[in-house]
Amino acid sequence: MAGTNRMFKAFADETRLRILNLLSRHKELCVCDIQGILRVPQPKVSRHLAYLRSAGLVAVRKDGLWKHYSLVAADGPFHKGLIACLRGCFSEVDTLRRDLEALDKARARKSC
Amino acid sequence: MAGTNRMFKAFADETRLRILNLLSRHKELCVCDIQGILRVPQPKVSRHLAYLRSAGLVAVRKDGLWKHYSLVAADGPFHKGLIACLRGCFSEVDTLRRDLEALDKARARKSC
DNA sequence: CGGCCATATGCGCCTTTGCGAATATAGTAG
DNA sequence: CTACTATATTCGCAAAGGCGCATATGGCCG
Repeated sequence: MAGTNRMFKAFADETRLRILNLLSRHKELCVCDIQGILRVPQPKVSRHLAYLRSAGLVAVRKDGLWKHYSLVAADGPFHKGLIACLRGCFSEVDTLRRDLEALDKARARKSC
Repeated sequence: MAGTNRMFKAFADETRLRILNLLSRHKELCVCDIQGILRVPQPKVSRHLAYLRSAGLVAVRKDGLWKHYSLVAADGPFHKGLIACLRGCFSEVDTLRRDLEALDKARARKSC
């Protein structure tokens, strides 16, 4: 049961949902990108990313001083389904839509 | 954000997930049915059902002494997606599959 | 009426979770 | 080496959540 439950819990927090939402749009993001777009303190972003990593939802790629986070490719139908829910979320939740706009803007004027 | 978050939280508990799983298979169940199939104390079932109701996931139909619970028809793409996840869950989680078997058996020898 | 049934709720306890603030790590540059 | 940068972690705390147990509600039957 553990895995499934941990994934649902991962989605059951606003900050984590916002992070997942960003990653579902932009393949790779570093901590400072996320921090700048969501306007939340850096330790908060790091902690939630650690949670998402332990839930098997995101992966890290080290690049010198930076760490780039990305969504893990969904394997089972359950994981796939959850990721699909992200799309439904951002089309229904204002905060998530605004985050994506902020992401696009940040991407336009270059990243981190 | 509230609604989305509350639905995810509703899925992020083993007992609630098991209840939703049962309801996804059998249209209507009363509290004592669920209690008997999941083998959990009755107050626990009631409390989680109340949670699911407040999250907009289940509805109640009163029938004399009994209350029959059922899944609410999913309205948005997000809600639909979450319900679809239930299918992925039960095919990956042993507990849920066993619960469905117990449900079928209980249904065979009649309900509540 | 009184007693029983299915369900709901209140209470106290304990665990988990999220937070801000400070601090630690680790890589880079000068 | 020092200074700086990006990220991670620790700590103490407050709030939320889940539990068992006991009790309350509300409808049925004799």
